[in-house]
Amino acid sequence: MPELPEVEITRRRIAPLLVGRRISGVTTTRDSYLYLTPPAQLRRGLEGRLVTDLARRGKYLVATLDDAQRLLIHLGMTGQLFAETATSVRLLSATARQALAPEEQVRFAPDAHTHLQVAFDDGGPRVFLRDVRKFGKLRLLGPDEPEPRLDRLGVDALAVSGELLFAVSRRRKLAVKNLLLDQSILAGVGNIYADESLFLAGVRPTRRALRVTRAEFARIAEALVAVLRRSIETGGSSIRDFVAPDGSDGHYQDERRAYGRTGEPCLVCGTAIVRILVGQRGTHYCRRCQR
DNA sequence: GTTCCCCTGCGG
DNA sequence: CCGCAGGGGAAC
Repeated sequence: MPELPEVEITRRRIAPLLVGRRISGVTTTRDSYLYLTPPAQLRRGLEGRLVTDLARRGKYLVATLDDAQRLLIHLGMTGQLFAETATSVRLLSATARQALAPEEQVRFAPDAHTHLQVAFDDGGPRVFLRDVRKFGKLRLLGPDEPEPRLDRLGVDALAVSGELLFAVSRRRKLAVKNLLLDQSILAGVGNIYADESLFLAGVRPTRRALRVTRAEFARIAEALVAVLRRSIETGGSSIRDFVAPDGSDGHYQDERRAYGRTGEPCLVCGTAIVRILVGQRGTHYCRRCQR
């Protein structure tokens, strides 16, 4: 679910509820591959620690603790990190949702998908991590313990340049969209913002990377940064699951030009947006505007 | 390079 | 019932 803008919004809004607070208790669910660190070890390592920093690397969040451990968090497709005080129907199961009157607010109760509950010694609001599909990841790193997932990451997508993309794309036969999705090249781009930036740049997602010109990569890089910045400004994309830690929705979905607009008219030329598969991912583009 | 898998829920 | 979903990693 979350790409760079959603992870950045999550970071900004959950940081005040983590940084400077001391963890008094941690509850986990049963072991699964969500836990790169076994839950019991995670609880032992976190309890009693003060959180000193929360940073973003690509789509990862990294919380630093006062004993120099780091907690690595990846939200996968359906991960939600939020405060106990948040109110949003996106935090409820469909059945719980249906039981609600239209404008009713209900307090979230940790459910089977709430894999992490963190309480603090100040007695204030707890922080929850919910992840229905469990594609997310949690790992507690010892001081200076290496983490290949982080070491592999390329340049943050907000800092991309056309020259960089042009340089790494020579001799690469893959579709240009898949180049943008490669986290070892660009950290933070996912399916929505890949489609959106290629639309704005007028480049077809299936074009082989080595056939994309320097000028086109300049446009792609410019579009990508603009789209990511604008999405952060508007609170990210709340299409299915994404909800900010305070319970609010993002609004970038209202500004989408390609992603998920299959059959709808291109906002530039009116041609119906088509959906194809590129590397197993749904891909949306305008066959007239994007060549 | 593709292909398949991890897992759960929703909407057609 | 089937296909689909803001991700990523391992196996052909």
